[in-house]
Amino acid sequence: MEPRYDPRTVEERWQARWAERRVHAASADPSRRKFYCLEMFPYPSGRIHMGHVRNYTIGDVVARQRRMRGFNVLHPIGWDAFGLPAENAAIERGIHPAVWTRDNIEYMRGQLRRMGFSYDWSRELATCHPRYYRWEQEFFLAMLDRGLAYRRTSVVNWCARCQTVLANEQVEDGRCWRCESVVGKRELEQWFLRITAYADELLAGCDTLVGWPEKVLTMQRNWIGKSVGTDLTFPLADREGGVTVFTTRPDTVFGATFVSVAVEHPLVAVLSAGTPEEGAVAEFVRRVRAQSSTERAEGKDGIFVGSYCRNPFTGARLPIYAASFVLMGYGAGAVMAVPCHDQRDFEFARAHAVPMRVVVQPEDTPLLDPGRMEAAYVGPGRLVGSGQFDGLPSEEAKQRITAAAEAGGFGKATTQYRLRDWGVSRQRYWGAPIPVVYCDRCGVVAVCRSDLPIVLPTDVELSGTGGSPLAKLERFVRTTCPQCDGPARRETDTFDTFVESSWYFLRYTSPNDDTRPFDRDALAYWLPVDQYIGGVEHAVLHLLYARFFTMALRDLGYTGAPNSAAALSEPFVNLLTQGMIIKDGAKMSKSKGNTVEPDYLIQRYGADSARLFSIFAAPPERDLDWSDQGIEGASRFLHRLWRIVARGQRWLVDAYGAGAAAEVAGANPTATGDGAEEARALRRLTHRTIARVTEDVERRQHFNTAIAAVMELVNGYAELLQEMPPADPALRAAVAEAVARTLVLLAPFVPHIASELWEGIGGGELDAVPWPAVDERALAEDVVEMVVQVNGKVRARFSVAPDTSEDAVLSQALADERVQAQISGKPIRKTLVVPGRLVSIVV
RNA sequence: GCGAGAGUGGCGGAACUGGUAGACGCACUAGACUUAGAAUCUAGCCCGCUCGUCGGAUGGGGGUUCGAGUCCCCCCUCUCGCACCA
Repeated sequence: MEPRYDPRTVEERWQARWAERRVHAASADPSRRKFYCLEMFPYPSGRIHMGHVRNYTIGDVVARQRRMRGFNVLHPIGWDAFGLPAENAAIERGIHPAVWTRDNIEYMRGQLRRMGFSYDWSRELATCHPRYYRWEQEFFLAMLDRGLAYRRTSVVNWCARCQTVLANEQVEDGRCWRCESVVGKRELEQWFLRITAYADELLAGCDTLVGWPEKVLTMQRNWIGKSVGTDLTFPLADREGGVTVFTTRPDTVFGATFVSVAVEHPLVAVLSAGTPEEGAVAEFVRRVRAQSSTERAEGKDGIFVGSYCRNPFTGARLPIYAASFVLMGYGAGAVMAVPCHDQRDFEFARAHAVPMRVVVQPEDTPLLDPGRMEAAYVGPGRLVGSGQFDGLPSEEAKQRITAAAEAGGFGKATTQYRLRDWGVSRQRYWGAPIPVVYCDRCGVVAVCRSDLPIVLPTDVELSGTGGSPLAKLERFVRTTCPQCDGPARRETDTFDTFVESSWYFLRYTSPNDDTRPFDRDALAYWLPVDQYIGGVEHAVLHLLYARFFTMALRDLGYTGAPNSAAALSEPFVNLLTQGMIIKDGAKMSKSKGNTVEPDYLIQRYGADSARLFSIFAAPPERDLDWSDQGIEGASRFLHRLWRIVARGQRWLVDAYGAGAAAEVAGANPTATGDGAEEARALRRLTHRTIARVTEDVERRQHFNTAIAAVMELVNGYAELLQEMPPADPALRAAVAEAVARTLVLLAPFVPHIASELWEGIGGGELDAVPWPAVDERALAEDVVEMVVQVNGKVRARFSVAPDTSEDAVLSQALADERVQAQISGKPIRKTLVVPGRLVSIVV
């Protein structure tokens, strides 16, 4: 063994060996316990960044540790390879997206290998490959058959300069993220996936995902936004028809004094026609419709449309307003306004001098008076001024009033969701083609499954303007109708890239099967994912879409286990969302110019140091402050470990390789000899460390404290290795054991150096070594330190044998002169002994 | 505004079930080795003073308890998410 640690030679050697022997390849084996460890796959942007290093190191620690625990571990990697940056590169630098993507994947694959991640490379996939996306096209056709995919017009963000649709996240402060021109709205025919059909299951599932962070579940629940309420129809005054509103507070209907409708509501034009307000209303509608959603949110504008409706319960004439804050896309696009019991209505009523009626009185507080209220009362109470419903508590009133409306034919109980169906059409080139054609005679026609995949053509011109490049490619567009054989045009939109990432974790179980999307046996064996790890930025979209796909594919019959009733509904059992990397007080990013290049770290310090730092600096879910000194410290620890082990190598080989087990057994608590006590102390430390690291890695997932524990262990025996082997055989064995356990415990974190040193001390192949077990006997304490508190303050300490009786401990505490000084003759009011910890005395 | 999380030395962070606050690491200081430096090793390193097994200290204030970083109440600050969702 070299006296000096050279990360590069060590890491290259082990990486070559892992690749050559395929030690991390997994295959389904029903006789073994499985563990599916997955990190969110990367977008091949060109280079891995520190966020990847952290994410994938966390995953690799888990995967390697579970392997040592005897699990059959699936730890795959792949590429989320479709997306806009590839197209931008093509436009800016003239490189074809396919070439750009392929080159990036090749480079990044090398980087991941140089980090020593234990992936099963035989399962690597890239979503831009037809072998992958053909199945996605098939799923879409199946969804189309079941009505889970459909087409409708919708309003989209449109950049006139770029001639393209923008996703919401590509609109920054109302401007295009690329050309900074103001983003407009446009109506387009788009494909949608009916995720709303699963709203209830997605919501209910949140309660079963006990292995997910509460924060993520809360975000998902809010996003789904289930809201139980009532649709009520207010008849129009002076004409036929009515305006339907959605409310969660039917109990307050007697207090409604006006109705507000969205400016997009079809009734606005009808109701204002022929009234003196007509011109002003049209102007108002024009103004509000031109506003961005943020502008709308800031103003709380409204205008009387010139007509009235009637409260269906009281018959009162209520003015109808068009208001900027009412959303056409939610509920009925109209709301009944109850100023006394809704804060927004309260403010609006004050501003427009609309009357106010109190219809819910809180219990045990002074009666509400509309003229003196400073804010709406939104809490529960008993109904007043509500006719036959007076006196009812508000919850019961909701039921009764809804029932009355249903009986009267002007209302019904309904449930609203904030969740919208998922628009998956993108007017983009670098994505999976949507497999439908448009026939003049037959309309929208699905492509035959036998014609799949619809391959994305590569011979395209990418200019960056003028809409989808595919639309200009006649060879692609012109086709025949699968139904009538007449001329037809292909769909030229491609799928949102979130579609690919919604099922890749399923495909990893049989990535090379070209006859079917999934091998059902493999899927049944490996799924669900036991540990999923990724950035919290995907808390809603990706994770919700992936859950939806899992449910939909189940119902389409793709994932049901053969001969098993156990259907896969939730893909990820445990979720770990890691924090961001922070440098100089800001998120590490290219645009901030505060990045650290993983390549530089690997070259300068080695992959193990980079891994160690990213694990040690903070617990995984927290943000990690980058520190140049921090990685130095990680590197220093590994150099030190190497020196310590190298120094004792010769005798460690003898002690461990020859008959370590027997000798360690000889170092049990009953051993005698000059070094026996020291040996027992070291064994206690060794086994306490094993227990701590096991707990930290498996249950708490606080890898930073696991590393701290190992460092303490090394500090605990470093001095003993300064000189040549300890004379005492028990101590010698204990040191050998401590060193050996150190290397095994470090193996998941810094696998290269751990493997090299392990081989150096004669341990053989570290990959075959199981996770160490705790020797309970070694944990037994010779003495425990007790502290003595007098009136809550620590006043003395002393050591006793762990089995000392409480009485004996107490009298020893009382005998202590410092304790006596504190008591100073005052009567003792109370004493308390916590065995093994402390004595508390109150005077 | 609503929801979630966080606030502990010069810094990153420990303290898991209420029981010795500051593990581990970084930075810093002194010493050893060295012609010198780097590296390494040893020691010190929350604040204060009358230097003691002294007093104070976990954002601020109150409470429960023999005992509170940890539990309860009020307040402040920061981060993230949602943001007129009827």
